[in-house]
Amino acid sequence: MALEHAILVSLTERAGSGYELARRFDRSIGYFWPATHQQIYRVLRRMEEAGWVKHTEIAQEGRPDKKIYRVSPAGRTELSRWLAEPEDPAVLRDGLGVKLRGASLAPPGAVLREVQRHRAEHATRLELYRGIQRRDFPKPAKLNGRDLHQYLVLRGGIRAEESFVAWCDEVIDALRKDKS
Amino acid sequence: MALEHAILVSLTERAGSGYELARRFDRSIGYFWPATHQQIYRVLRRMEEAGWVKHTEIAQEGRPDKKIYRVSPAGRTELSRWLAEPEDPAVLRDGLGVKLRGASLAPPGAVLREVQRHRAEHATRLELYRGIQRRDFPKPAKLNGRDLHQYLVLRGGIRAEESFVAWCDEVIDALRKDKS
DNA sequence: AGCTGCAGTGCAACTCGTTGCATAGGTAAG
DNA sequence: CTTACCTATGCAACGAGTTGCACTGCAGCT
Repeated sequence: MALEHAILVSLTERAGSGYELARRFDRSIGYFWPATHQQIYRVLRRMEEAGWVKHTEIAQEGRPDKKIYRVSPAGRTELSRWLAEPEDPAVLRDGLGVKLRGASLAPPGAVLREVQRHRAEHATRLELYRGIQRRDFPKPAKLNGRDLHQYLVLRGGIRAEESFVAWCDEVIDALRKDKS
Repeated sequence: MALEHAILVSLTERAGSGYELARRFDRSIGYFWPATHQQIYRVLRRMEEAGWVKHTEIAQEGRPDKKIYRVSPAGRTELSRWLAEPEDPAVLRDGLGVKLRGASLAPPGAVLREVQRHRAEHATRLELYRGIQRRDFPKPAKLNGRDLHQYLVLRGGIRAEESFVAWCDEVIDALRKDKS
């Protein structure tokens, strides 16, 4: 599994609390590896038992104390080990494919409407990613190191959403023409 | 969740045993919704309790008896209900993105090699899908109804793999040029 | 004065999915 | 002759992920 490792990557970039990590997962990393605060808290505790991270408690005025987690040397070793280790490619798992396959068993037009809905949501997400690209990476040719890697991950998200939207369009077009 | 519904779709197309379903999931449907025999057996039992499927036991010579499952009227109702119900779009969850983001923390070249490996695997899968397309759907313009739907699902798989391969190429190219 | 939202951590219960193993006889290859 | 794989179903244990809830206190809106 990789939530541990996603957390290690994020904490190596910058130390932070479970809550902050959850925010980061809502924004950047979570676009490619979603996680809730529940999961993150639980995994952080497990990681601390394994010695991969250490926390320091920070008292705050007017709001709850927080625990800032930092990656330990053992955590860095583990991350490096995992990064070099081969992993099975992700499999695609999309309920929309299942619905499409069963479309003739549904009320007329129901699956078409669902595909249109998905198209809209993916188009919105695509616009979000493109906005990030324009704002954060206006000159991609000049990037290197860590910035380049972040840019390339974003490119993956953009490509995936583009391809999804194009597929939805193909499906919508074909379903509309189908008179059977 | 959708494994129940994926099974309903598959069993509506043709009745079959848990084992046969597992084979089908290894082949067609499972390209878009993977499942192991364990999961399938467990879910089939749950579905039978819910009254969505019924089985008849078939004795066989020289091999174990099998249970052929058929979709009941209640199952058809449930399937139709689910098909018309809106569902959240699938989120992308790919460990390779996490590795790429952490590439500068890995041994030099490790992540590049991993991307190349993934590229090869996705290219293989893409060729598999294209082979199915050539064999089973040589004249896509003439398709309608259930065949059309199956074709469109396959198109989704092809598009996803194409886009993945193209992304890997972009990443490989950029990582090679990066001297930092 | 009351509601919503944010920051911060956490428990409990649940579903979903994976892995390893067991049983049993058949067939095919070395 | 033995190893390995195919058909066929299943248990047990675990890990991953989701959902609902609880507590605290501040800030801002209505």
